[in-house]
Amino acid sequence: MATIARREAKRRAALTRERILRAAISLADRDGIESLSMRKLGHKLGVEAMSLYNHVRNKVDMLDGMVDVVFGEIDLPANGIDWRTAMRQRAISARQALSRHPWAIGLMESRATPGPATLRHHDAVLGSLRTAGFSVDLAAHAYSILDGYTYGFTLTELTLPFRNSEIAEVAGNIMEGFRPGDYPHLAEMAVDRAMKPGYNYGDEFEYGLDLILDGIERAHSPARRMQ
Amino acid sequence: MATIARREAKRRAALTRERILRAAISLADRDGIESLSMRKLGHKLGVEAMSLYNHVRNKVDMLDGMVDVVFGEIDLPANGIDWRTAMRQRAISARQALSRHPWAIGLMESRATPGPATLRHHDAVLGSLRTAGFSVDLAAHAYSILDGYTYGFTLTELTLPFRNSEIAEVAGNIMEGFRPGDYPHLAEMAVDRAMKPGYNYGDEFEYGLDLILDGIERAHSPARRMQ
DNA sequence: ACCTGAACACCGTTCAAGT
DNA sequence: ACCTGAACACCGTTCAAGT
Repeated sequence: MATIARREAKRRAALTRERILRAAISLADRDGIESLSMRKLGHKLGVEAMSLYNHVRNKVDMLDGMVDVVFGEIDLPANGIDWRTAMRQRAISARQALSRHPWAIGLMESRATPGPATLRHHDAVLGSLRTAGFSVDLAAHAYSILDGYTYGFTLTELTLPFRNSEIAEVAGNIMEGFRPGDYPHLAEMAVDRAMKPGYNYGDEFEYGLDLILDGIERAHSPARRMQ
Repeated sequence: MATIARREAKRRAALTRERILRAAISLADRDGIESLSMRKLGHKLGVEAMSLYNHVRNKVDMLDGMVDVVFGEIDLPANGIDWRTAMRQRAISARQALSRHPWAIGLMESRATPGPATLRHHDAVLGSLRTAGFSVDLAAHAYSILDGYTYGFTLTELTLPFRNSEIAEVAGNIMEGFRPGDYPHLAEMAVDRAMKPGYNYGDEFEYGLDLILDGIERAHSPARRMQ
């Protein structure tokens, strides 16, 4: 009977690269990337680890594929809306996708070969800026700043010693454990902001995003600056 | 004789957490973080892997320590200079430190417990801004943007499919391999910029940094804006 | 107090063998 | 064409034993 069940499971969904990537992503989301092994992944898919190698070159190739899937989840800039709205939406969408899959940003560092979804995304963003009349140079500047800020903010957010939920723990971390006055400005920041009810570090993201968009707008159309 | 050599090597430098972290960093710099193992590290230090556990709680603790050493390499903002120069210098210094140790930025994602050098650094940056008259809120905004941009830019730079050296390879990657017109804007960018002699993506960093510093300055002293 | 050898429970990956 | 079992060369970490 076990055999029949196995066979049915197999017929229900044949092993494909696509299915492997989805399963790997959901394992990484749940348990963290460092505990993702080919053996556990095989087990989740009802298959021996070695079967995965028929659809994936090796683990590095699989990790490349996973990162590319995450990039595919980022909204492409919509057509026909102004560049500022398009860039704002895509930055927010990128932060959401990277937050859903926190391991992705740590993996980017070692990924040298971008996948098709990643390339398509970059191409669409550059296209949106060029269509809006940005020079090649200014489009490169703008993309570089926006991308850098978006990734970096998300990375910082993940690194934060406090998650938004446990405010009491913040107090614990910052105020106790150290000699009082060791880190006075961090302490001040914690008391004044992080410990206030309703505090959410994520809110900081749009402040910085708008400051950067202001700067880009100024560089793009200096004539209309400070209108 | 081998015994005598071993014993001398041992007397020359006793095993300490400090020495272990330095050796681990230099191995990671040379061979990449994914090939850093306790066994190889022990071998480099002329010791069995298990000896390391007398000075380091476990591998995660060691990785925490390595990241903190990298943070310690970032210049603290100097006293007595204006905030803008101080912030500019520290951003440039941070990018340099993270470029020297490319694995560090990929490791940050999973580090929940910042070390003393990291905390001291954050405290000094906030202190510099507060001394310059920034409100707690604006100091938080400013730090969040500058930090995010600095990490994110460095991460993007590491991820780039082309390293500055091999311009011919860029052409290969972007132009060949894909159907022509698949990624037209990436192709345009490659031809117009990346393939030009003397191109260096790193130059982009200061453009964005100054744009952000302009924005912060405007928020800090709106009276003197666009002076 | 520090170092070690053997051992345990894992890894990624290969390869020949099965269907 | 796809899956598997056994095997290889690794891992991080523990623990009792040495000095």
